[in-house]
Amino acid sequence: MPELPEVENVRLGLADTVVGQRVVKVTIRRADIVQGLCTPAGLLRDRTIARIERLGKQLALVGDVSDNDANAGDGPCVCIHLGMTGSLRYYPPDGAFKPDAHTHVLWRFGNGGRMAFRDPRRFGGLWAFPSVDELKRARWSGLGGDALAITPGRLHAQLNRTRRPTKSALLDQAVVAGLGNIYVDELLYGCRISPLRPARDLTMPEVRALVGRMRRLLTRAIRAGGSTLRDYVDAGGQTGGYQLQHKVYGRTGQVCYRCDRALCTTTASGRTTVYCGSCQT
DNA sequence: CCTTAATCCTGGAAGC
DNA sequence: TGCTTCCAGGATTAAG
Repeated sequence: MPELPEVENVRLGLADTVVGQRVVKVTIRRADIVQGLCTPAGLLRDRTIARIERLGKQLALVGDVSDNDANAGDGPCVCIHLGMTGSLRYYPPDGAFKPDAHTHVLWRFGNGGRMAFRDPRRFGGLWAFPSVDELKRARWSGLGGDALAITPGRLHAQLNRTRRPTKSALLDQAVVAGLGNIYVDELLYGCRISPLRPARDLTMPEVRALVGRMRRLLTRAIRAGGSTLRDYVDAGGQTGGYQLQHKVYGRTGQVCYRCDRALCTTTASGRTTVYCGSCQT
C-alpha cells in the first residue's frame, strides 16, 4: 500500500518522464473515480505538465497556464491518491501497453507516451481543481505537515492534543501526512515507543527524536524504492526493496531482532499492529 | 473525546 | 481440484 516513500518514488519517476510533456488526449474509463471537473479538460488535456507536487500520500499534477485562465500564474491541477492498490504508470512511446478492467484513466502525451491510473480496489481516486490554490484550500488544508518536513514543535503540538494511542495519532493524516500502517510500526519500533502509549504523554525530547528517526526511515525507504508487499510499483513498473528491511511489519509470530523475545500483535484504529512488548514502552 | 464497526473493493491465501 | 471464507487496509461515516 503506497505510503509516503512509495508515493515519492512515483513522483520522482513521473518528474523524469511526464513533466514538460503536453497532454493531447485524456480517456476517462470510469467517471466515478474522478471528483470535481470530470472532463478531459479538467484532467489537463491541452496542458503541459508543469510540475508534480506531493503532500503526504497525495500527488498533484500541475498544468501550465493558458492565455484564457483567470488565475494567472497558477494552472489547473489534478490531485491523485493511490489508496491501497493504485498505481500511476508511465509508458514510453515505443513500449507496449494494454489497459485492463482496472485501468480507470489514461493520458496521452505529445511525444506518444502514455500515463495510466489503475486501481483494482478503487480506494484511490482523482480530484480535479481549477488551481493549486484551490486544491490546497479545499483538500490539503486539513492535512498535517508532510512527514518529511514537519517540525518537532508542530508534531508535538498535534500529539499533545489527544489521548489516543500514539499509533492511532500517527496514522491520522491530520496529525502528520504520509505515514501508513507499515511505516508507523517501523517508526515506533525504531523509537522504542509503544504504539499503545497515549500520544499526549510523548515528551518534546521524545518527539524530537521521533521526527529525526522518521526522516531517516522515510529517506532510506525512498532510496530503497519503497516497500512492495503485493501491488506497489513505481511509475516505471519497478517494485520496491524496502520490505526486506522491515523490522516488525509483517513479522507477526516472529521474534524481536533486538531482544529475541516474541513480537506482540494487537489492533489500533482497526489496523494490525506489530511491536516488541519488551523494547517498546 | 474516543472507540469499534461498517463501508467502499478485489484478489491472494487459507481452509475444507 | 474447486469451492467458500477470510483477510489486507486508507479514509470516511455512523453508532456506541
